Amino acid sequence: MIAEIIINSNVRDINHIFDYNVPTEYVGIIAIGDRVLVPFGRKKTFEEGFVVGFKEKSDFELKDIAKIQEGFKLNKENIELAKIMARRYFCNISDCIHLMLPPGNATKEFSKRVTEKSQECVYLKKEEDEILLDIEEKKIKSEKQIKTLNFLIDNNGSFITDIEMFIDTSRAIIKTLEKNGYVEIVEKQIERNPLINKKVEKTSKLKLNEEQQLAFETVNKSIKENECKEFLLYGVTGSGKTEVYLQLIEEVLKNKKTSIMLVPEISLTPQTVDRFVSRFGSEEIAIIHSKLSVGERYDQWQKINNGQAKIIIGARSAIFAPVKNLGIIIIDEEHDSSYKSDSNPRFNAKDIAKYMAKQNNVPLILGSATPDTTTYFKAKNKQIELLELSKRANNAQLPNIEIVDLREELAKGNRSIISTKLYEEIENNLKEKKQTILFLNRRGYSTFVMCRDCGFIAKCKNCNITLTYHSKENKLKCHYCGYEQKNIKICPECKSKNVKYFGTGTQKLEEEIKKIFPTATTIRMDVDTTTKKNSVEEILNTFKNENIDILIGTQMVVKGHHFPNVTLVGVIAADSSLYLEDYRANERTFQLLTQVAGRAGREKNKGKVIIQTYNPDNFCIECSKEQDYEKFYNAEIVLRKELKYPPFCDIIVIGISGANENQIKNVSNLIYSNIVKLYKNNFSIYKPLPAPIDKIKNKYRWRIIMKCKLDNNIIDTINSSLNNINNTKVRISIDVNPNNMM
DNA sequence: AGCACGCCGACT
DNA sequence: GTCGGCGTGCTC
Repeated sequence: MIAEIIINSNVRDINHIFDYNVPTEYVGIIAIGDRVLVPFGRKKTFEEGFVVGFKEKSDFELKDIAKIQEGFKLNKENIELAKIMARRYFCNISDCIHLMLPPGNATKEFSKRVTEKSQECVYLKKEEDEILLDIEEKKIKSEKQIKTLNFLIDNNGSFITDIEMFIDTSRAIIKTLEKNGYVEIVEKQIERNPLINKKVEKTSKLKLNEEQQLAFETVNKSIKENECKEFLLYGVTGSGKTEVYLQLIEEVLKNKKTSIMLVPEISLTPQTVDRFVSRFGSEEIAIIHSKLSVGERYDQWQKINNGQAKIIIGARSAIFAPVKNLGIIIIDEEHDSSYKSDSNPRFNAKDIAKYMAKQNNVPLILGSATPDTTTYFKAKNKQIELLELSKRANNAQLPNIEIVDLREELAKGNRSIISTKLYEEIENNLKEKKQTILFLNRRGYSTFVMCRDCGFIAKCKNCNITLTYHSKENKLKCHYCGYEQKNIKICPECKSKNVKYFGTGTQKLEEEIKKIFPTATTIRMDVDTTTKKNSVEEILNTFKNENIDILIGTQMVVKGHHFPNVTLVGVIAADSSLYLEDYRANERTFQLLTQVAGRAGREKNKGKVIIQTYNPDNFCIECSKEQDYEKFYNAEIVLRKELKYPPFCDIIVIGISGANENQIKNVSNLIYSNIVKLYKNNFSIYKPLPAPIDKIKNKYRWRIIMKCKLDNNIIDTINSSLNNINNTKVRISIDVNPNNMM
């Protein structure tokens, strides 16, 4: 018996199936999805792999499988999906498999190696640090190792075969350390329930309005009939989409089935979770998102795997949770870009959800107030059933939206970033003790630093990017690679002292606001203030509970939270997302502005929104003023058709990067000519060119852009165009309809 | 990624 | 002679 094995490695050359002999003792036991250890090449240690198939004959001289690993096992369906994903997203099968494994096992920094010599030795390996835990002697060698161990304990994960074994091992080590007087370690209380602090009142069903009821019944019919059907729940802000989800989930629960609800990473806030916990209790809910520690994530994963959790709320990777008896998949805010991964595997959770819905014969609901243009196009063409919620629940009113033309402000001589109109409104709000949110999609202090005399612009050493000035640390930072340097006062080129800051980030905005309104209290929320766990929650709570006057922030402030006392939202520069070299720029701007507007006056107080822009005539800004999605869509879809953008075409970006620009250029040209040679059908491909940001972290970046429908033919063409590329110093990444075109 | 092989220059 | 530097190529 011969097993087909995928070696657990992210090297392109070995990303294919290897045949191994199954030793007689494993015949009849071994199954697809098993994790195995196999001898590989000349390596002294075993390599980990996954069984993906069986066969009777092989052209190679085969080695034996060394061991079948205990613990969690994947199934045939997992392997099948991983294979499909690897082909479709141009990545390794093993990377796809990792998405489905228990947390901790999937982290690459850590790996477990059982050496041939001694099964007693376990290596906990973290980059260069290696702790050799000799189970016999229970000895730890150095301070550095103790530090590493503490790190491991902090993360409560990443280990051996399962978490129990890790905890047992850690405890044993801790005891030994204490006994030998190495260090004093206070054993940490392992309390890892992210829902532990939820003390929420039980709520019951709300009465649905006519539209909600219709939507509910339509989907419920599919639930009852085990029908795979895709729905778009298109409902304006505040129309009660969540209540429809809740009641559908309740129906699924009645059938003893499990629901998956995906939400954008950033809106997976306590407020969202509360709503579900208060309806269903925390017992049956599992949550998955990136801010959980490995240990917490493991527990949530376990809760799903053992069938206790019947409702899974999570960010995009939650679609791979080990759900046993799937009943429905809901994707809330389906237009959100976080459903698409922009690192390998570059999957789109919406595609995966669709696949899973089909496999399990369950309905898939996509919900949004501003649907993705592609989704709405499909709904219009009856590929997706459209369910519409046009009425705002509890009669909340649309906010008043006003556009301020910044060109006129300049002409009037106002050089400040706050227009007269916005100034008046903020002042008024302060008087009335109402709260304000100011939105600016750019962090840091200023966007670039330039010498007024010679035109020198401070750039990152490693990337072709201007450095951003951060006033708090008085440093210039690169937002791409994290490079930092001291602020410059004197131009390094011409020694002039006339070095000035240009552009405005959230830090500068906060400073300006404090200058203009000295008595106002402010709080800032952006990547720089929210690195710590729970910090988003803390900032939002402070803003709400301490009645801070003004919240200043980036993207983060616009998603899903509501504050009853916020009546004014100011958009400092609506244009910032408009001129990105991106086919989705219009869509993004419209969605962002609509969402921002949704933050103002969700309750009885009628809200006001001030949008500052240099392009008041731009159609997406106009449409957002009128809050008219339909109008926006109708204009946008015409553009998309003309310019051959999704949904009419797919944009395939083949990125080639590496330290040697000549090599990059050669490889790019080779791939390009391969594709042109291989592919016969009509399609557009552009010659290799440097990317808009042509250097990041000292790696040069080139790319080939193709516009065509991503069908089997083109997938095969691209995959085989890489066959004769064996320069290991050149990295190739392929992204279809990427979030970021830079 | 490892790891060995092999070709060439430098050194006892 | 033979040690070692690194470019090349394979791993069932």
